[in-house]
Amino acid sequence: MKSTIPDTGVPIAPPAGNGGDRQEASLHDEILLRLRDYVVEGNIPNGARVPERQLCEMLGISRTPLREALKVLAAEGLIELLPNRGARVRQLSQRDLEELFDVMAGLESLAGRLACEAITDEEITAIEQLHYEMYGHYLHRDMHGYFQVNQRIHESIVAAARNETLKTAYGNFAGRIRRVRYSANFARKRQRWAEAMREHEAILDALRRRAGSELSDIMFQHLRNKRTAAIEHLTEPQGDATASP
Amino acid sequence: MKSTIPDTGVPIAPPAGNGGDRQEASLHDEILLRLRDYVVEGNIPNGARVPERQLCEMLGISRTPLREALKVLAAEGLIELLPNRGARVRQLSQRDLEELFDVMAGLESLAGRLACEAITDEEITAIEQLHYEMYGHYLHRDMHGYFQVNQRIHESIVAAARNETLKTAYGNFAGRIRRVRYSANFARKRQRWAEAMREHEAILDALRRRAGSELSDIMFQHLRNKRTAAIEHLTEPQGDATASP
DNA sequence: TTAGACTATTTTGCATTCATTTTTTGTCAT
DNA sequence: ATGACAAAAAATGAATGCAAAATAGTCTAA
Repeated sequence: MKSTIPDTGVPIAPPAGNGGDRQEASLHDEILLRLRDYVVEGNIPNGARVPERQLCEMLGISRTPLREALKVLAAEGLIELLPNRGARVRQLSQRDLEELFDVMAGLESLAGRLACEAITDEEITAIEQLHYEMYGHYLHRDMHGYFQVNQRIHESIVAAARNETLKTAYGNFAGRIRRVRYSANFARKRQRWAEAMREHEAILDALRRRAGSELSDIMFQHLRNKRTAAIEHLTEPQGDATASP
Repeated sequence: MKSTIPDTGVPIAPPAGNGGDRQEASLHDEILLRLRDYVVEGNIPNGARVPERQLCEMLGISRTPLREALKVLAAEGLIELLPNRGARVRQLSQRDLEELFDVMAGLESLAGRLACEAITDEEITAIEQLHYEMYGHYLHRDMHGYFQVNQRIHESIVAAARNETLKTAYGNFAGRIRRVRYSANFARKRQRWAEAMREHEAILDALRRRAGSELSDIMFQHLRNKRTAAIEHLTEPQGDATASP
């Protein structure tokens, strides 16, 4: 349909040294960040209404900038805006989660591939450090510490990909998933946990060899397995207390 | 009541690429769609200011809903909002383009992998049809037709991935790139063109065999090569009629 | 003539206001 | 007591108003 785009004749060559203007610190962005964190951190129950008035008071602003922020959050997929019925925290169906995990898998897969092109020995060493640290948590059954370091490892790989666009998108999708507490009974699934450790070793190995294509595969599978474990947890969530509002 | 929007001549796009699954028809969403298309179609020169007032008149609305839409477009990366200095169509540096292409490569790579898990024989047949159609365009040196069909092939693969989240993200990034005219002298690079055809054959082959991991690799490489060709074009734009049609 | 400074106009950011729509509340009849 | 209906209250979507900032424009001085 829109393939017939009238050519405007605007020259394509970029004005070379466009050393991007870095302005920031607008009040509106401040609101956006705070609100996004507020939602991602899970301060609002799943599917609950997000009353504008209340948030306005909480943030000490009028409705206009708040509503702008809400539109953005809706575009990001964190909340949904029902016409005339206000904003609700987006309720993720199981299918939504599966899709999100798969997209994350794709992004991490890409990150691994790109990382192999540009990662330095020092960065690999740093990741190895994290890996051993994580192994320690694993041995001590310290799930919280484990997940924390695990996340840092994945973020390090994304960072090594040298792609800000990817990094941003990754952060966005990660935020969407973060609302969901799925790590809870990971501790009980010792088998999956051990498997994850082995996968991480394979990741490190491929990273050391800069085997991009291979790492890409491994990362995808790793995330796929994570997805399976997470969904399993959700479908049989018998008794444990991480569903913290 | 300002509910009647004067038609400005800007075509209201159908629920385009947006992974539409929700009920909407809010006036604001309408504005968002129109404005997004307006920008993606390249109606505003690169880096040019986008005066609110003017757009308001063009769309026949007040500034409030327009500004909301602008915030969203900024979040999508199509425009940038300079504090107190209004909105500009985002100027993509060469690095930005490289990053975007790589992210697209990652998404298509993922799409290929997922497609292999779920694609039906009928869908493959349809893609084969498109492939032959595209081959015809190739033989006739019909670049426009070629690109059109090429895009439909890629979209078909994304659709076959059965992942609305991926589809939406894909559409988003595709929109960002679409502003850039890079296809122009592709016709002259006969070598690259032929190469692209071969890659597409490899894609089809892997798809038929449902070789997900393999297809993932091929798709990434295919997009990587596309990126190289595109960037090459941008860096050496020595006089050719990119603005001809 | 040009550079600089000062003023006027425009533009932006946010608050406030207004008209609907939705939701709640209150009353009444069955 | 329960359900239905109506009115009140609240919330939402959009327009307008206003102060601050930026841009354009003009005038002066070197």
